[in-house]
Amino acid sequence: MHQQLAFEKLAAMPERMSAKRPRKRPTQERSRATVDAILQATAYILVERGWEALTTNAIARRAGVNIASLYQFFPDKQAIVAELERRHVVETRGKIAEVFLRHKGDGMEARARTLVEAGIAAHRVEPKLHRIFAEQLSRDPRGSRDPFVVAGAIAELSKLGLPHPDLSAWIVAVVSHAVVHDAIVERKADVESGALADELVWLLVRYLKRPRTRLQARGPRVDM
Amino acid sequence: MHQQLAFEKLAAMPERMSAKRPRKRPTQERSRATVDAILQATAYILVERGWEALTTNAIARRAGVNIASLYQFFPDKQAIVAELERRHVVETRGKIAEVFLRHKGDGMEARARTLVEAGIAAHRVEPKLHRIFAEQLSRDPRGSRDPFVVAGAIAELSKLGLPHPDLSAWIVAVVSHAVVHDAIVERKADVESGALADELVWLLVRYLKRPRTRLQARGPRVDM
Amino acid sequence: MHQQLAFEKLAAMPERMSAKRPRKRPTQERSRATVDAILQATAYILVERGWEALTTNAIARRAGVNIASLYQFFPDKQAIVAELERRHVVETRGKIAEVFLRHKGDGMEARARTLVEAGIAAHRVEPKLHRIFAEQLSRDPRGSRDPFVVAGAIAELSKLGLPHPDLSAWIVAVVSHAVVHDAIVERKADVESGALADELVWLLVRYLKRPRTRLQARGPRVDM
Amino acid sequence: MHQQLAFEKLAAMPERMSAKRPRKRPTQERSRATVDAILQATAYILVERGWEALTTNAIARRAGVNIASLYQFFPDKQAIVAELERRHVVETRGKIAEVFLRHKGDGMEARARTLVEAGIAAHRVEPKLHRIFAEQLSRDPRGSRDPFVVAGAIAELSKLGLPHPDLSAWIVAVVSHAVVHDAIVERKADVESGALADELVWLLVRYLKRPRTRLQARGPRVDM
DNA sequence: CATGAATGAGGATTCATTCAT
DNA sequence: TATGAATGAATCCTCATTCAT
Repeated sequence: MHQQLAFEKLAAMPERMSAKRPRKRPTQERSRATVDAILQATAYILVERGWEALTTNAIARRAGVNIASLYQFFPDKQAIVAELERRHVVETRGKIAEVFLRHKGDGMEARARTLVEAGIAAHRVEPKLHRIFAEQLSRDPRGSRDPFVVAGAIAELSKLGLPHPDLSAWIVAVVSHAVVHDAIVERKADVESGALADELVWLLVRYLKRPRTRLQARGPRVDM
Repeated sequence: MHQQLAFEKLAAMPERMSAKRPRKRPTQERSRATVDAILQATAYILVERGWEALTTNAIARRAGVNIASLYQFFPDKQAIVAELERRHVVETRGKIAEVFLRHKGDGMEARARTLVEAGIAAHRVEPKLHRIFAEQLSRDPRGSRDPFVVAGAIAELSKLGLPHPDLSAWIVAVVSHAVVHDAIVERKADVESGALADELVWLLVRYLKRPRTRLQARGPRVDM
Repeated sequence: MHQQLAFEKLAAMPERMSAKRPRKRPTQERSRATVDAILQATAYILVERGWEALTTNAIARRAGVNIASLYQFFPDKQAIVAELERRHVVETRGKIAEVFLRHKGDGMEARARTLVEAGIAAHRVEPKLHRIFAEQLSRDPRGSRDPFVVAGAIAELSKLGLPHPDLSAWIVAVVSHAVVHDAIVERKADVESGALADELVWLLVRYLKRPRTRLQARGPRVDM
Repeated sequence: MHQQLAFEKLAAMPERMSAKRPRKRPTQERSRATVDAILQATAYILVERGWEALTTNAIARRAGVNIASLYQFFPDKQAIVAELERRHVVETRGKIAEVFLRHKGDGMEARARTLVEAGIAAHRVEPKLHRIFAEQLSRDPRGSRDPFVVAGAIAELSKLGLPHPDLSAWIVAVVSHAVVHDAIVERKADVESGALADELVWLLVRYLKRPRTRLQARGPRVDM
């Protein structure tokens, strides 16, 4: 059932967001309100009814704005979505920066925890909207992992001991992102309780910190 | 024999969307050919040109079938996609089953390896199509992790030692799926060389097999 | 006053007719009727209300055809106009051919008369439509003189005696076309009475047949 | 002194739309600059991009004038075009007047040459703009021949000898206009060299000056 | 059954013009 | 007065789906 819906919505998903910029900078108070209304309406429709329902007319109607006004500020539909996303990314990055500023400690665990908590903070901004954009980017998944590329930093720490440092950095990014991304929606309680962060930190640290005695080779025997 | 059980459940798992079954059972040879042509055309368009280009007329044209004939076999567009997906899932499950049938050994590592390799095998079937459907399902991510729910089986083994067994099972599923899913596209070489599987197995085992001496609590001290 | 109207209509005139062909060949009787209805409606609107009023919706409405049907046979508006023009040109050429087939005699006068009468015949086909298309072509005036390029034939006859044979051929074409084209609308009576043809033939012959005794030079003294 | 009369009439011809002119005001300087900018922008767009691109917003943007200001000087789009045309006509007439003032001689050839050269001078003013307006007027072709109606003057001279004096006057106007109009674009070299004028004068004179010995009747035998 | 034709409902976008500060 | 913002009415065109032969 929801699948049908999901399909319907996906069908309307734009192939790629051709990062179009707004057409006109709103200079007056009045028009800034209009632009905001447009973006809010867009977010609302996207979240509540999905891509399928996101028509310029619907946006204008919900924003209480004339359709032509909408086109005075945005060259086309994509530009609206692009701007919404841009603002979302800015907010998200802000949250991440905050966490990093508060960061204390230098051990691998401390870093992992910072990373995980930054990720969670970022995903908390507007989880539903985030999810919508993530879907859209899933064609080029790297895009949606932006906040986690930092992850490489952790991996670097132990490069020496890792058999495939590059691959490991990639795995750290993918894993962190996937877990946080899905948990925000599916594991709210665990996110709030901190259990999720604990587990994820544990996972990362255990993955990266390997017993010195053995190098992993093909078909590794995993011993403790 | 957890895996076996898991596998059987998997095989018996009811197909979603059975409501949107084809309108008509293709009893004749020719009908079956027509249906196949339609589904192939659908897959082709989806893969080569995306959801946006998937119009019923395009499908009919590419399939060399009259648009009205198409509607004789499928009640609507969704049904076509649903059937294509159904077939894809069946094939995928077949691959998974194969791996599980070949499975040897009972240790946690062996099970993890089986799981990972099953996942990789499944993703190899038709990676592009798989990705398309995964996008579609990403709204309810559980859907796309079907092949990995089995993962719980591994976690169950060590339930006793884990502080959040349920959460851990979930994490195993999410992590396995995400890594395999993205690696198929982004890390082809590592997938082929086996390095990816090795790393992922290592990650899972290390995550699950914990030193008995300490229970993880909030803000765990991670020791080796 | 009429100027305003003319302006309005011109504003809607398509920049250039990108000679698009129909999208689909109507194979059944029914659809041929549809296509004809569309073209007739187009001609009607063009003649009665001008370019301004020529919208695809108006065409469909007047043709008693669904707008989508229209687009099943023509890829866009231009294609409709192009097809209408194509048919008009075919008809026109037919008329010209008829006259040439009936043509008798070899002297310059005979040829001039044939030319003039062919032109008149051509312009009689659907004078208003012709005018509409001529306007459209006036950006590249050569286009609208097609039926008269033949005119060169006359000029060739006396090439030897003419100071600027090439220019003269061009003048003959321009003059013949302009006179006939405008007369059809502005001088109906003279066209019907034959006076126009007589005068034009006279003009052409007198222009081309020059007294041998003198060559024209710059600032020619024209004597009789 | 027919030409003189004709010229005087021409010069005195009332300008259309003079009613829409703003009256003198303290702010006149600036207003005039604005109006000029608007008209220049209009001409520019018309010439460079055609009617289709001529939108009020485009005009305002190119003129560096606010769209609302534009509507303070002109009641609507048509008025802008009308004013531009009015100014163009005024300029054109000026050029014609100049030629007529320089005119010497009374023979038919002299008059014909004056006419032709006046026409060429007029068409040289702003050929592209001229063409644009001519297209617009081609619906009622008389409009575009204004500068040549004077031509009747020549025909009048020889009324006695012509079988269809009125028709002949019309033909002279049509022919002169068409040849000059098209030559400006298609025969630049011949226009510059003077060959075109020579040929056209020759054509007109030969057309009008007929051998006394015979009256043209229907189906005239054209002798030299 | 197969096929060409038909269709209603809507979607993105533009334009001439007016409002309100 | 000058300016940014606003607007209603159109326009071209597409799509999923059904009809009629």
